[in-house]
Formats: sequence, C-alpha cells, structure tokens
Amino acid sequence: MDAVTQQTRHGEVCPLDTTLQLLAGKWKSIILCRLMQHELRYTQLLKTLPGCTRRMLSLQLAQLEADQIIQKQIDASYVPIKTSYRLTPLGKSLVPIIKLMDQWGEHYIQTVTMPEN
Amino acid sequence: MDAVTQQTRHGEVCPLDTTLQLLAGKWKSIILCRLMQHELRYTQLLKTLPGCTRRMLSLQLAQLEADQIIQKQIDASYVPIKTSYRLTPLGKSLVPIIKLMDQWGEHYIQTVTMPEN
DNA sequence: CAGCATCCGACGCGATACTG
DNA sequence: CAGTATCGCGTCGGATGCTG
Repeated sequence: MDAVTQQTRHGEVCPLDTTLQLLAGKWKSIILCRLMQHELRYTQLLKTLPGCTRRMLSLQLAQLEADQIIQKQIDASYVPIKTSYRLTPLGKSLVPIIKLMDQWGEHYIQTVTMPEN
Repeated sequence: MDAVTQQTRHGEVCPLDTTLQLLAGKWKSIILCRLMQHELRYTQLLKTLPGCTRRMLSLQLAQLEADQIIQKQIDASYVPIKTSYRLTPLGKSLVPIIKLMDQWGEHYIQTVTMPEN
C-alpha cells in the first residue's frame, strides 16, 4: 500500500499531508538531494549515505519508486547487473519545493537550533 | 528533545530533513492549514479535526510550540481558561512552502492516486 | 475548558545473515 | 552487485480515564 492510499484510510485527506507522507522516511530526503543533481547507481548512492544499510536504502528506494517519484533502470547486458536511479518527471516537479524546504531548513538551523548550542 | 536535536544525533544533517521533521506528525499538516487562515482556540481547532483526540492535539501543538512554529496565548482573566494558538513569524515564513506542497499534493492526487481507483 | 497519566498495539527502523 | 529474509526493539499514536 502506497503512502497516499494509506492516508485515505483515515478519512480526511489533506493534500499537504499527502506530499509530506511521500517524503517521510529515514533517508528519503538525502536520497532526493543526491538524485536531484544526477542519476546514481545503488552502490554509489549507498556510499554517499553514511550509516544507511542496504536494507534501508532498498526500502526507501522501493517506496519512492512505488510512489512514482524516482525510476529504476536495470542494465542487465553484463553481469554483475547494474541498476541506476533517477527522478521521474513527477519527481523533478518536486525539485523547486525541495530546494525551498532545504533553504528554509538551513535558515531554521542557523536562527533557532544553533543559538541554543 | 526537539526534532532537530534528535536529527543531529544521527550525524549527517540535511536541512531538507530538518524541515520535514518539523512537519512530521499525525495532525500537524492539517493544524497548520487551519492556523494559516486564522488564530484558533483549542476546542475550535479540535472540532475541525475529525478523529483527532485531545491527547493527540495537545501533543502536536506542544511539539509545534517547542519548535517555535506556533505560539500559545492563555487568557486567564476568566474561568474557564481559554487558550488560543497562532503562527509565529517563523511559522508564517513556512506558509509559502506549505501552499506549494499543498498544491503539489493536490496535483499528485489527481494524476497519480485517483486514476488508480 | 484544556489538558496530563497510563496502558497497549502497530509500525519504522536497526542488526545480521542469506541469495540470484 | 543489488538486493531479500528474519528478528527485535523503540517510538508513534489510539483508547480511556483523571484533573486544575
């Protein structure tokens, strides 16, 4: 069951919540930051995510793919098989929002989080 | 411990993730949609959230307040005490992003979720 | 009116091991 | 290389009842 279907079970549908659900998940935000810049292969992606296990990366990628935010491409012409991930058009349409949230988060960290340290 | 401090424990800080953490929570998105329009009192807010219990509303409001997204005002001049909630300046600075995410979510629901039903 | 305390179930996520 | 399977724990959130 994808994020949105899961939400509709609870009745009340808030589109804002739909968007948030799609982005909610342990590594999704960083994954999207990476894929925003360029397509990446599984292991390359994993290297840029210190602390992320293969299991978690697979889970998050599978969810993003099921939600049509990213797409997987499998090159099986040689073994070992290589897969790469990139944003779908739908995923690319999220980029402006992601950039805004990233900027806002940076501002938040500097004005709210850091002064408390 | 607030959302951001919690995140920094895991090392890697992604500002996008910071923003997402602040908005993550069962009723926060709808609460913010309501407070975007006008200040509301606890019980009024509760009435606009079908299925939300008092406990959950209190929890979410407390977190949003701790994260400085909303502020509580207590009018104790009469009993029973009345409290009201509104966005802080920081919370208001989120409004453009929230509106974008809401629009994107609506588009997503129409083009991805609905055709599947 | 506006909460808090307690109990409990579901799920997200980590650790670890196995596979085509 | 790119995953899947299994187990277990911690946190989120629901149900319910109490309080200043």
